[in-house]
Amino acid sequence: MDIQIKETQSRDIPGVCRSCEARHGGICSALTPAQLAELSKHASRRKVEAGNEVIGQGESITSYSSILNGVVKLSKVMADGRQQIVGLQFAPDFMGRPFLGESRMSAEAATDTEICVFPRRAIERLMRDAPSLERLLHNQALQELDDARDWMLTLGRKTAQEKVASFLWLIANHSDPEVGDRSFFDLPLSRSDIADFLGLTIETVSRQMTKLRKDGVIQIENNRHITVPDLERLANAAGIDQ
Amino acid sequence: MDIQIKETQSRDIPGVCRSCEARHGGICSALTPAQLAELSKHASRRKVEAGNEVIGQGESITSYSSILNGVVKLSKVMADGRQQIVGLQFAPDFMGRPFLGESRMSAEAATDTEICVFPRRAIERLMRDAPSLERLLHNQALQELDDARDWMLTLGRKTAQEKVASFLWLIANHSDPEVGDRSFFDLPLSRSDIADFLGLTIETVSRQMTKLRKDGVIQIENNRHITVPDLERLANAAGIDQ
DNA sequence: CGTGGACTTGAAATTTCTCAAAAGAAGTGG
DNA sequence: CCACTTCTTTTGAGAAATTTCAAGTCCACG
Repeated sequence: MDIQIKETQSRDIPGVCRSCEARHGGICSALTPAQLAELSKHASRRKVEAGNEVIGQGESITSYSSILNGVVKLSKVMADGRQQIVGLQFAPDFMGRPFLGESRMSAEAATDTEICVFPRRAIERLMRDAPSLERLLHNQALQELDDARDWMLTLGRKTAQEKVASFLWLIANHSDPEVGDRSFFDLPLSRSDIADFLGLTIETVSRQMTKLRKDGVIQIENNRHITVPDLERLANAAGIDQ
Repeated sequence: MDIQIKETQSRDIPGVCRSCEARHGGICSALTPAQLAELSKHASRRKVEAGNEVIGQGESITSYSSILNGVVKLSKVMADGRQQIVGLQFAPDFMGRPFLGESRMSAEAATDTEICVFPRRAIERLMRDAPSLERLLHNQALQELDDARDWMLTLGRKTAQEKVASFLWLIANHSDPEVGDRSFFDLPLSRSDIADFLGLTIETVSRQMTKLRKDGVIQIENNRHITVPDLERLANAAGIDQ
């Protein structure tokens, strides 16, 4: 019986989706097999190399997408070139701004990334027909709003030291491998991106990383690989409660 | 015939709502007369004086509300007391965080404010039954997310001068009276609140206000009343494109 | 007319940035 | 496998912006 159910599901799930990393948790998890089948007809998988743009600030929105793996940075640029990263997106996040014709920021792959691209129309039709999809997107928007506001506190009120620790804390919490209080991960961003995320210069980021290393809060190998021996010490350094 | 329609509507619209400032544009605009009638049974109007809290950081959410008039500030506090205002809400915004048990920030009346309070259950039931309500709240969440991300650029990358000008620009754009390029309004926030919104100290805010005044970008009367003779000059000072 | 609160102004201290140079990685072609 | 180049990161020192601390002013209110 178990087997029979699996076979039935298997027949219902489109081939391309069957092995998809984002099928559970992403927007596809909010669809019925029939809806998923219909959507998958218009979907296409795309690789985006680190540094390549998915969509530019001010460009018109013709498609939405799901992140299958990798990290995408969302950023805003001022006329004179000053830049601020306003969010990071991880799998299985949905990317795109519903109900608006053009993008208010650019989305660029921070690491090599794979995304599943959907035509704008297909998503908008589904959003009308599947309340569970709208619910999921609404929830994601609220979660991103919470994250954005947390980051506003970081940008407005924390010291450079706390900012860098907050960034490491954020990445640590999006990286699975974690044993007890210990955690290790690769940074998805360069020093320059980290600076743009924290509202600092790369020199200040570098100095604060060095300081955290000398204080024993983190270990650094190869610039990008970080080990955190004690997550609570990192939280303290980040000015995070408890 | 025109009259007849009006009478019909009039009969359908609950008495308390008939004269409500927020009935158009707020969440009530997304409801059918029957839904509105049902909701109004559980709704209550409440005055909140400037400085009073509507909900505190970490408190459990037992109700949602609509702003009828006035300005509410949303803020986060760190353990050591550092504070950051993460958003301002104006009529007819909806206040509250759907799908979450407790508030991640405090909401406090910046000016004398009136709100219409709804029990949590009533809103959550309606959100299931009225897709147009969920759509409206989803839209507001996305708009707030856009605003939050715009503000992240302000917090992370602008100078003190640009920050203060950006704040004045924000308030100017939420105040109607505006003739040609000229605009005037009362600030809904004290210098101390402005500082907490901009990630500055009150002294820096004060100095930058003085500088904008001496440069002729704004006029100040009675500390709180601002006149902007030329909105474009203000936009320039705020580092806003065009 | 004095008091309290909000705001402004001044001067010194501190943090962060800027500019400059050095040190490490990573890739290239001989 | 070794120079060679390039790009990223680190480090240092002085400059600039913002904060801190300390008065001082303004205004509403009793």
